[in-house]
Amino acid sequence: MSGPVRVLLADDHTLVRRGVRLILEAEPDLAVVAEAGDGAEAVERARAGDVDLAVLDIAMPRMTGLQAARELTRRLPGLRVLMLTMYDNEQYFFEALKAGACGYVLKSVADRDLVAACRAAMRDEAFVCPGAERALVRSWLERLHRGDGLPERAVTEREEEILKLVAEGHTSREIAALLFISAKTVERHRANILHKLGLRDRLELTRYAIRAGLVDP
Amino acid sequence: MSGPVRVLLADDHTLVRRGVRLILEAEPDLAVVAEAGDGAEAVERARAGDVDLAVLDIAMPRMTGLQAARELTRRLPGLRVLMLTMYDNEQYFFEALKAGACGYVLKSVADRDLVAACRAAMRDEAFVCPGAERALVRSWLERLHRGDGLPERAVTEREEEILKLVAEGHTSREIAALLFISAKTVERHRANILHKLGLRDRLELTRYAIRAGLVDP
DNA sequence: GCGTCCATCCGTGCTGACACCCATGTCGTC
DNA sequence: GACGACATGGGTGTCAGCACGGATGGACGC
Repeated sequence: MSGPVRVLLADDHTLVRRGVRLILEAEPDLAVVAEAGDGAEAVERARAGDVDLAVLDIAMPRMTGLQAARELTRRLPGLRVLMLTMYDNEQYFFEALKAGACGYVLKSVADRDLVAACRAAMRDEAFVCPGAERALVRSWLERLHRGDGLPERAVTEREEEILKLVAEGHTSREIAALLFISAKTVERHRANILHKLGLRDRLELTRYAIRAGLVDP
Repeated sequence: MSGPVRVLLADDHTLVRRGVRLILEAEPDLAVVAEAGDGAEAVERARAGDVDLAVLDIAMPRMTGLQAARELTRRLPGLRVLMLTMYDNEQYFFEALKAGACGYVLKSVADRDLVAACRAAMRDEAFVCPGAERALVRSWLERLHRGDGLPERAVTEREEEILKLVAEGHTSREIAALLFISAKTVERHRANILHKLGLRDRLELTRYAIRAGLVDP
């Protein structure tokens, strides 16, 4: 490719954007051509301008980085996506990969690792943080070996609808009233969701939904 | 004072430290002379070296920025402390003031606001973020007018301990076993927390804890 | 047409969450 | 010493969450 890699930077914290920008701009082969303060803005910018690589924070208002990643990889197949996050967390890691990200970088890493991740992404290589993240890769590979693939949790549309409402804190009765169905049906759906996703109760369901970017914290 | 202000920078995210350092170093009157990756390290560094101003993140391993602030302002009265955080949160704001911080800066602010906060701190002026933080100040002033003082919505240490465990999805019985106390006491604490924070149930508690950064999603 | 998936609904029973009442002992403060 | 804040414990009662069993009807594929 001719010229430097054009990077879109999305993080709701100005100071973090500023720092990352300064780090990336120090490299001659990387150029930050756009910034965004939330997920929705990131999608806009990426669709509007010419961008090769999107570096997305996970926790952002309006639309999370995971939602944005799903949106971007679906609409702009040529675009590479790198997740940059503070969460050293297995669930997020998997969600990020499923959302189409080709790298997962912790905010606690050194500058050169971030730069390395950007370059790896452009070479279409997966990049995962050194150190603590090793555990993630191991568990990931184990799953592949076991043939689990990515355990495709197929919740139906209706179930996802109820999932969101449950995760937002509504009781069965409230949801029933909202959807004009019986509270019993809501409970039945909820039970199916819990079973499909391997979750214990609505509290775990909530955390799952927040991680998956289905609802805001 | 002769020479630039000597700044100690504490944040567990290398990339954030890097960014803030670059921003501060661009100012001739500010010099970052030390960095720390957690609260305990921050206290060590501040006590060892000559530091005029400590810029502390709130969410850090080993010792939080709030604990570090309390420690530092007690042991080193000449030292100014500035909290730098992602939490636009009334609770933390009050906690920071009580801990002796003379400023509260969000990571979402612009560079110049951070610099302004550092300078204000050195002039012994209180600094609070523009924008969203106005609401905090208003609410604070209202409380002062009502004569509430700093009316402690604050949860106690023990309560915060239980808060985290509840938000992580543990039942009363599990928490009781973990802490070697009765399940009844856990329920009592949980009820007090819900009442103090104005929350409905453990699900809202979880979302609160996630927003406040007390637990990961 | 038959099977499968999905959405809808019901009953029963257990357990935990939550609200309300209560008391005890230990602090530190005034 | 009295008082308040805190942590500890108990009792009782209501309600929602969740597991388990069942049933119906509609859509879609083969």
